[in-house]
Amino acid sequence: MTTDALSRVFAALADPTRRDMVARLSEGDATVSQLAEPYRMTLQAVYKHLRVLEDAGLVSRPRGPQPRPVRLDVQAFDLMDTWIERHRGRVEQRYRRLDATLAEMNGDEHEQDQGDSHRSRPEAAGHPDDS
Amino acid sequence: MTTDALSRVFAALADPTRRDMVARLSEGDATVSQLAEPYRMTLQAVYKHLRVLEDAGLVSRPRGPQPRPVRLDVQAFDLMDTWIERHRGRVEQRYRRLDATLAEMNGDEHEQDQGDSHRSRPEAAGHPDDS
DNA sequence: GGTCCTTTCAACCATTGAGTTGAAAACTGG
DNA sequence: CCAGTTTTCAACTCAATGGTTGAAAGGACC
Repeated sequence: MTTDALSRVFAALADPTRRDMVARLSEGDATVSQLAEPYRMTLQAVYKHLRVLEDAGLVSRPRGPQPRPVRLDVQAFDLMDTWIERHRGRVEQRYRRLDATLAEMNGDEHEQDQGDSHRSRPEAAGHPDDS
Repeated sequence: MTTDALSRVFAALADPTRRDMVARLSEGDATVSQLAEPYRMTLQAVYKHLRVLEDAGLVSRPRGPQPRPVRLDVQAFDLMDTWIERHRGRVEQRYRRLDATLAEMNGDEHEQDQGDSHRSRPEAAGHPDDS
């Protein structure tokens, strides 16, 4: 279909089997039969899953000698990451503004933020500001 | 049905309409009719989408006076983030090791052999379980 | 109470997705 | 060339999903 890249990546990872494959591939390349071995499904089904991951750009299989290796393609993760961080960043920014407003309305001056409610996650870095 | 939380989150974001809703909610809370306004679909369809986002934990709608607001729930993002970062991290670690190995071999005149890829994988025979 | 808006429930349709079986290509290695 | 594995193509089943229509509850407010 005319599904965009981001949708394909998210959809690909929405399946536990596919996520497990990615998890195992993150430990090292593998052949398809090695990959398929733990699962109780047909080899063709595994190939189908692989096709989905490949179409999502999460995995590539370099042409070459017959047992073609399956390799995790890490840059597809960046697509998700930038999307996620962009919106998470916006929300947290709103939270911070809200907290500031509340603190201000509180009348008291420099009150330490006692709420763990809107804690931002560990590392935030700068926000790549894009549309 | 018995779909795990991570699958629900990824699946929820695999739909462009739902992603757009999240994007808009990251700018601020909204009522359902406000949310629905840009789309050419039924109000009921929007409620369905909202239900999916809610089941995924991406959105919550505090009980209260009738036009219940829709609020983005940021902690569901952490689920994805930790998953993504874990595996991305592993891959990049492998890359670094490979680079180190190549650099080391570069000093010698030995033939290059890049076949260290797949170590034995102690299987967990059976059902796909997330690591 | 009655009226209007918001929210949900139910049935239905069309399309996709995961998985299967079966068979055909392709590429090895004797 | 032959045997065996790897890869892919095709058709089918079955469940899930996005969307619809229609109707029923749930507040809110005069």
